[in-house]
Amino acid sequence: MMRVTIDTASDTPVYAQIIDQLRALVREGNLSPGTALPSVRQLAADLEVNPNTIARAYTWLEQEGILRTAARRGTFVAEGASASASRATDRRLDEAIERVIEQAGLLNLGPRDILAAMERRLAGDGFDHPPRGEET
Amino acid sequence: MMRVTIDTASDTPVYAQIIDQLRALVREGNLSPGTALPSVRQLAADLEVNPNTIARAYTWLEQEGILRTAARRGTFVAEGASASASRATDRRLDEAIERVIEQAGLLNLGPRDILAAMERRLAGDGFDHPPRGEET
Amino acid sequence: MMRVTIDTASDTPVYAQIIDQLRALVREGNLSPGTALPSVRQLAADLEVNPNTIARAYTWLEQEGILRTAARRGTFVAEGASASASRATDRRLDEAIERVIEQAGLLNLGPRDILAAMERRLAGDGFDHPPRGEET
Amino acid sequence: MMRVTIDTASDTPVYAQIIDQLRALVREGNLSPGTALPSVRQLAADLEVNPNTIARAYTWLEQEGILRTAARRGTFVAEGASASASRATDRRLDEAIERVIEQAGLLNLGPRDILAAMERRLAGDGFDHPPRGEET
DNA sequence: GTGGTCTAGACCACT
DNA sequence: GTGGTCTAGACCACC
Repeated sequence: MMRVTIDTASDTPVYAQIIDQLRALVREGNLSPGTALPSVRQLAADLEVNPNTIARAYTWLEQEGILRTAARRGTFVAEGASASASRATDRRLDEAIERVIEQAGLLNLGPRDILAAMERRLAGDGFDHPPRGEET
Repeated sequence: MMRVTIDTASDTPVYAQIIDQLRALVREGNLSPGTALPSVRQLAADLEVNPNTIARAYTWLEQEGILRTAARRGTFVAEGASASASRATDRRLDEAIERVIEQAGLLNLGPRDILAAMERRLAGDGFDHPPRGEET
Repeated sequence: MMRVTIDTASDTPVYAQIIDQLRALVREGNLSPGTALPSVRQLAADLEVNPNTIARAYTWLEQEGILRTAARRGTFVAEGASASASRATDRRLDEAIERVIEQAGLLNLGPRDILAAMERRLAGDGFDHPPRGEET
Repeated sequence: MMRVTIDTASDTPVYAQIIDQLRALVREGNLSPGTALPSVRQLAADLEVNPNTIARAYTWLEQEGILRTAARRGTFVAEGASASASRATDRRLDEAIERVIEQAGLLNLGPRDILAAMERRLAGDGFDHPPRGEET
């Protein structure tokens, strides 16, 4: 069991959600080097997504040095995965922040405006993952 | 003169870049109510984009109550545009922030991590993105 | 002097505004049969519109039997103009009403809804011609 | 099933006809929150118009808060759509009424004239424009 | 298959 | 010349 959840309503592509969550699991030590991941088909079935989507995520994490694929034997968490995961996580966060800043730039707002709005927002509900998913 | 620039490399759509910049100009009072905007075709020529793209931006801003278009006479900044622009700007920033927060959630980071990364980034270069249009 | 005013902000085309107002003047007896109208150029200068626009209005009213043009002598109010004007006015109003009703149809509203909204509106300010024209 | 019909003869633009009819369906609860709308291409094919025209309508309704579009998953009726739809409908009707009143002003008629003509018209055929979709 | 974006170009009514 | 509308068709990322 791996505790990956998909939010189909989100704008973040499904494959990216999977990548980010697997990476977080590795980074936090919930998945240690050597551990076997579910097969592409298995995980696809569990998450009810297209196998291509899982394959895409695995390939990506392999490129990041977090997973390693042993031909015909399966996919495993790589040695040193945790460090790679931390690095990648930082990169990812930075990118996201870069996007807010670009946005603020377009809106012609300064850094103070951003931080202020950010703090206002975070004070609001204390923790991340706002409830989501109202599809019928 | 209006100082709108397009960054074709950005993955913010062209029409959105135009909307955001015009909205900022109005919000800051650089474009006051009653002022005529360049014609659809004129601005299209200046920015080297298709007239449809400009028309899309103008229509959007009209729906936001920021522009008003007098059929066949041209497009003008609406009365009360500044207030409408501020409201819309806030909405836009909030959306962008929502996106970072969602991102952080996927990475399994808490609000403190976000703010820290944000402050680090903003401290980094003092003030990034100086107010547009003032090449010192 | 003829008391015709143009509202360039209105959606109603300028030529139609002129037609409607001249027709009203005739209908109410402020312009009686035989009276000469200003020349196309004269009226165009007074109203600060393109002569084509005036010519278009005169031609239209001629078709309605309200004006008559005597080659090289000018344009005059026709005999029986008043009756023609009344008929045309009725037609015009009906068209306008037809448009609200079509609109309400699209919005899927019934006649009661229309009358109610109409009465609400008319109760509001008692008389027609709301102030208009905020162009800078 | 959605019962949207286009009247190419009408001078209400096609995209506006679609907007108005979808809005009416939502307002009356025939389309409830969460319901998926036909895809842009599907509806375009059904109505025999260009996909761009449908996209324009969907985008507009999204900005009105009536639809919500989940990128690449489809377009849905938004939460609280009904209230948004009512508000927008009111705005639309008011605009239409404003147009009759302006018209009457040009014809130099008073509010009583308008209401009288209106009532005459509405009495004329009992109820014109029966609620769409019920061919008895 | 989905929606999103953009281009190119047409036609219209009006000024 | 103006804005408005519409078509046709392209390319993209994602599922």
